[in-house]
Amino acid sequence: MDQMANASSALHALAILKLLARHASPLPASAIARDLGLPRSSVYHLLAILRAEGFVAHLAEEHRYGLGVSTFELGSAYARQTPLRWVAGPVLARLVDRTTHSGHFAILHGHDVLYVIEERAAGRPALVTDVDVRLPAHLTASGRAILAELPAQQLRALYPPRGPLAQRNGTGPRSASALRRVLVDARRDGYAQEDGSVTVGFSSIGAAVLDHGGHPVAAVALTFPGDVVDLPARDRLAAAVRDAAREVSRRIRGRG
Amino acid sequence: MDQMANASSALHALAILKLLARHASPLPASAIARDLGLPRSSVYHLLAILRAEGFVAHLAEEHRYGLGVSTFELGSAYARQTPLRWVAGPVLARLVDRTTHSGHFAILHGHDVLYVIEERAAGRPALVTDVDVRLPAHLTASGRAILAELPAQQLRALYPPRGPLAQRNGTGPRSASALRRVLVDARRDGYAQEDGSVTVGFSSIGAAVLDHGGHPVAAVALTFPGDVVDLPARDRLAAAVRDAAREVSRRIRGRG
DNA sequence: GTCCATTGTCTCGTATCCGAGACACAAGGG
DNA sequence: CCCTTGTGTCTCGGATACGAGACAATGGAC
Repeated sequence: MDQMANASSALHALAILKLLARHASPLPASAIARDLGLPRSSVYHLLAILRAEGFVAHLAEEHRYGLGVSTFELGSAYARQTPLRWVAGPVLARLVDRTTHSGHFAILHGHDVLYVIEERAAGRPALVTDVDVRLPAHLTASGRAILAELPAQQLRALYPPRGPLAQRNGTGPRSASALRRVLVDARRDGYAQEDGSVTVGFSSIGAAVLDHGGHPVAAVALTFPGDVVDLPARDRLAAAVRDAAREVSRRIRGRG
Repeated sequence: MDQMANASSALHALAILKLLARHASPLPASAIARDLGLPRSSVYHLLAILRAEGFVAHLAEEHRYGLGVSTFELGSAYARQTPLRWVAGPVLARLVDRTTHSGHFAILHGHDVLYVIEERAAGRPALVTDVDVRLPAHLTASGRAILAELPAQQLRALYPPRGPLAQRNGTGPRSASALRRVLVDARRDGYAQEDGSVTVGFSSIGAAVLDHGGHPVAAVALTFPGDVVDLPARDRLAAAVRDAAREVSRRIRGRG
C-alpha cells in the first residue's frame, strides 16, 4: 500500500498502548522494552510522550506504567461516535432490505446496550430502539447475544447472584440464574431472542459481533411482529442475522 | 526533561486520535491536516498506520476517518485496569485513615458505577461495594456525584423521561424527574448522598473526580452507619470527601 | 555495608524518515 | 461538458530522530 517509511515512533507508541491494554495491571518499562523488542531509551522516550499526552500514567512508587485517562476519553469518544456503525451500516441496510424487517446495531455499555444504528424497513413502524437509546442488556436480543459471548468471569461481575434485574412489561428473566439459562441457549444457537421484553407484540433476534480477540463488542438484530412470523420464518431470520453479524466481525478485523 | 527529539510521528499520531475524539463525527483527512497544521502526505501516512493498527476506521463512502475499535479496547482496558486507582489509591487511603470510615472509588459505566478501589477502615464491616462490583449509578452516592456533573444532554440520553429506574431495598428515585431533583441538590452541594439505597442501615457521601476538560470520570465516597453519624459529623465527612476528590482531580491533570 | 540488577536520564552520529510537491482520479458545481 | 476542488498515492533528498551505550541513582538480596 504505502511506500513511505513506517513512522517507527508512531508504530511503537501504538504498540506500547496495545501491550498495556493486554495486561491486567501496569508494567515496568523494562518489560515493555523486552516484550516489544525495543531499545530502552526509545521506550523511555515514548513513555514520556505518552505521559505528556495523558495516554499513559506513571506509577512512581511501583515503577510501573499503566494506561492513562486519555485512553478512557478515546474509548468514550468511540462509544459516542461509534465508528462501528460505519462498518455495520451497509451490512445492516442490506439485511433489512432482504428480510423486510427493521434492524438495529448496538454495543454493550455496562448493564445496558446502547443503540447506535437503527435501520427501519419500508412500511414498518418506528421502534423504541432508536439511536442513543439505552436499554438493559438482559432484556434485549442484542444484549443477550453479547452477554452470551462474554467470559464467565466478566458475566459474573456484571450479574452477581443476588443483583437486581430490571423488569419491563412484566417480562424478562427475574434473576441472574434465569438469565444464565437464557444465555446458555443463546450461546448454543449462535443468536438470542426476546419476545415482548422491549416492545409488547414485537420480537427480536440478535447475534454478537466479535472483535479481533474473539470478544463481543456489538450485536446486529432484527425486530418483527412476534405473532406474524412463524417458526420456519424465524429460523431464516436467525440465519440471516447470524450471517450479518459474521460479516461485520470480518470487516472490523480487516481494514476499515 | 528529556533531551531527545520529540518522536514527531508519535506525537502527531496521538494528536490525530485526540482530534477525532473531540469531534462528534468523523472527519475528512484534509480537515485533520488543517486543524493540526500537518502536511497532507504525513497525515495520510499516519492515518494508514492508525488504520492498520485498528485505531482509526476509514469510511470510504463518506471520505472520512473516525476512531477505530482499538480505541474502544484501550478504553475498556483502562476501565478494567483503572490506572486512576493508582492515582486515587493513596488519596483514598488517607481519607479512610483520617475519617475512620470505609471508602471507595468508582467510575461510571453506562447506567452503572463500577467499583475499582475499596478501602476498608479498621474495625469496619466489609461493604457490598467490593472491587469489580457494579451498581446502578442513580442509587449510589458515587454515581449520583458523577451524574450531577454530566452535561444535561448526556444525562438525558442516559435517563430519558420514561426510562425504567431500578429499585433496591425499596429506596431511591422512582423516576427520571425524581433523579434530576436529587442531582440538582448534589450539584449545589458539591457532593451526593444516599441513605440505605445500597445497604440497609448504611449511608454514603460521594464527590466527583473531574478530568482535564471538566468532565466527571470517577468519584470518591465514604460509607458509614447512617444512624450513628449526626449532621455536623456528616458535614465534616462531606468536606473531607470533596477535598479528596479535588486532590485526585489535580493529580490526574498533572503528570502521573 | 557491599554487590548486583534495575530504573531513569542523557549524548551524539548514522540511518531513517518526514514532508514538499507532483500526479491521477473522483466529486461537485456551473 | 468543463472546470475547480478535494482525495489519495507516490518519490526522494535534506533534516531530523532513533537507538547504542554511558552514567548516576535506587532498591533488593546477602
